[in-house]
Amino acid sequence: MATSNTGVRTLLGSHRLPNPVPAGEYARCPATDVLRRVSDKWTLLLITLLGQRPYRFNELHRAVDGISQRMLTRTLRTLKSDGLVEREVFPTLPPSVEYRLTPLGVSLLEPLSALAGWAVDHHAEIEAARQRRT
Amino acid sequence: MATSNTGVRTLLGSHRLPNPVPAGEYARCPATDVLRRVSDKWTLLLITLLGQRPYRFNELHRAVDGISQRMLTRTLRTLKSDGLVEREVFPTLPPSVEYRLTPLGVSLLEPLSALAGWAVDHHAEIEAARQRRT
DNA sequence: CTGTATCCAACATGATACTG
DNA sequence: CAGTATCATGTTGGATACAG
Repeated sequence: MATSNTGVRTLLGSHRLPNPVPAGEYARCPATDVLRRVSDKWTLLLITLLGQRPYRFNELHRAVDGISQRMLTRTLRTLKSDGLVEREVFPTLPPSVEYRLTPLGVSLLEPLSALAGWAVDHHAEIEAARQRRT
Repeated sequence: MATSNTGVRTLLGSHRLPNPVPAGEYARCPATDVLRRVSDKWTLLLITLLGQRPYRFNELHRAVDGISQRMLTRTLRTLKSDGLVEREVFPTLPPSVEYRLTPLGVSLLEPLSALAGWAVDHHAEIEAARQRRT
């Protein structure tokens, strides 16, 4: 019971899938939900940066070459509303805002790094497969 | 040297990020590449199913409620060209085609399951954070 | 400094019809 | 059975200008 069955709703979380996988359930599958959230263009990089230390808005803007102001704001807002990042405003003049990982965000770092590690270890094989066209 | 520095190109694979993160490098970051590939709408589910046993095309179509023929084909083709899935044609009449995970695909299963497990364990917290609006 | 508002192009996905 | 072709739609992300 270390890993108890949390029910069919978890789908990809368990190793026992119903067959067929119900469309309505899959749409709310936690694993898919989290994976899709975390894999938009800038999220992984921002989480990784914030995993090192807190950053201010423009500091992130400078650190992440190529990100638009719009996407930086949008991505941070999403991370905050998901509870992975917290935002603290210092009422200085001009204002400064600091972003940091929440404990939930920190806990995500480990499985995310594991996947990143797999990617690094096996990217050459994937590249090779892609070369083999078709 | 168990985990040697594979260079700045790996970016998210190491825990030492350059600052600023170069735009051109990030675009080819293995971790981001893999994450984005694996997180499209059906890939995670298909990999999980194929992690249990080989499937035939229409068998997958029946197993995955809601997927269109077009997306099933497209997703399997992408998985194949990335070397995660292999496709075997049996020249019967009518033809039958079997899909199975390659060893590379199998090796992906572990870190992917770990992330899925995190999602299951923490999805309630994410949901709660979302309820708190803003 | 830390954003918001608008507009737009590219891409992902779905619906439907057709094929060897 | 195992696809391909075409068209329609929604979503993502970027450029630019403006604001407290």
